[in-house]
Amino acid sequence: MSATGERRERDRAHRHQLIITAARDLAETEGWDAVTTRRLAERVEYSQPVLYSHFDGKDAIVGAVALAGFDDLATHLRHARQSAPDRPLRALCRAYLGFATERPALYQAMFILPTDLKFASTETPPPLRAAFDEFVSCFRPDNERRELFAEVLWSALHGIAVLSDSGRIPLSGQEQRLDFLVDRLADTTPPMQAPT
Amino acid sequence: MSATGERRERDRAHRHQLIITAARDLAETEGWDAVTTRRLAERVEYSQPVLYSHFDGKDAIVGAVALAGFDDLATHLRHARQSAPDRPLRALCRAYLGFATERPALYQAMFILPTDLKFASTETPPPLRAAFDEFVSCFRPDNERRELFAEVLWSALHGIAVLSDSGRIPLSGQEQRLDFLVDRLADTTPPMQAPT
DNA sequence: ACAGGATGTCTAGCGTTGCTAGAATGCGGC
DNA sequence: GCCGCATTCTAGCAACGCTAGACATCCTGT
Repeated sequence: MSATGERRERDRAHRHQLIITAARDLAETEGWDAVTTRRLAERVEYSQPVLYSHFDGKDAIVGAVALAGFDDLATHLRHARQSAPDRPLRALCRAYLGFATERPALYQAMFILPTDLKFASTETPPPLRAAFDEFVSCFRPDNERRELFAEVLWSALHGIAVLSDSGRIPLSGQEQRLDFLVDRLADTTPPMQAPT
Repeated sequence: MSATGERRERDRAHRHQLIITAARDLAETEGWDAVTTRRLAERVEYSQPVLYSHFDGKDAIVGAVALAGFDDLATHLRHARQSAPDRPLRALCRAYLGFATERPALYQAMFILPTDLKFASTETPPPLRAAFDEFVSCFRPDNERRELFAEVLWSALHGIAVLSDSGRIPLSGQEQRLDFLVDRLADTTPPMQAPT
């Protein structure tokens, strides 16, 4: 491959990223409804068909934004967990809800809008796996069901995030809900399986 | 009011309901993307503008479907709870997840698609309140925080429902997740507040 | 019974959407 | 310098939610 060919490839990759960040910025300032192919093309200062030479369609662009979001989320959760070694679970939960409320558009792309991303399979992109592993890391390695714990914890947090974001539960009791959830889902205490 | 006027009013109410059920059926068989004003008008055998004489717009139609869905959900949950008096919480959770997986389109209208429904306020429609009260009823009346419990339980179930529906967590472990959740969130045991 | 008015319904069309075919442009290699 | 290929743009399609104005229908008052 020639040198100029490499440069063109770099430019192309750069523009690829430009489209993704432009879509994210536009969504975060004006909502995903405002992210049309025309407005997005105008933002990156190219015509519409250029978008389709980089992505299969609008959904694929949203998916790319979501994928990048999982990288953000994973590092966000990791930092929170590591900065509070004594109570990693609580710190992670708080960070998760913070991420969802502070970046609602990005969160929507990741969890609500239709996307082609493959979850929980062999072809799951690494950023998704990394984010999920942050949840798993909140439980003790000797807990054989920590993946299950992580799934339920994640689900509960997602439910709280999305229901409060859409106004279906009030924002006022958020802190108490978080406290309650952490209390109930932590595995810090030994099994103590009550026979009931 | 004249007799014929009453008849016209009845016809109108009948058609109102016809639009709602047509929208729901179309969504349940082909998904909400297929519910366009044109196709819906064709289904009810009227022209498009008729829809707008009954509803403010497409979102309002979705909202009407959602509102009717809350009636369905409330009775569904109540029956499940009453048919298993010994373990109402578990029965309700199972029924909730069953509702979400068996009627995904209706569930989407209720919880995911944009809607004008007012939740958790003084003007909350009775069906919504009734459905939520089913959650509250799973906890003991002397539990001062049963509303909080209900909110978190609902959120967790919603999270599980939506994440598994969109393939973000596998369907395989659903039963175990449900068991785990019920175990952790039940208030059957007395306070036993551990000081930690 | 019949004209006039109000009510209800439809046809036709506007602006916008995601997406694409074919023309026009510009670059690299000989 | 010129040809050939890749890239980019202009222009347009079908479908979307929604609405204005024409048309038809029914009720009412004389």
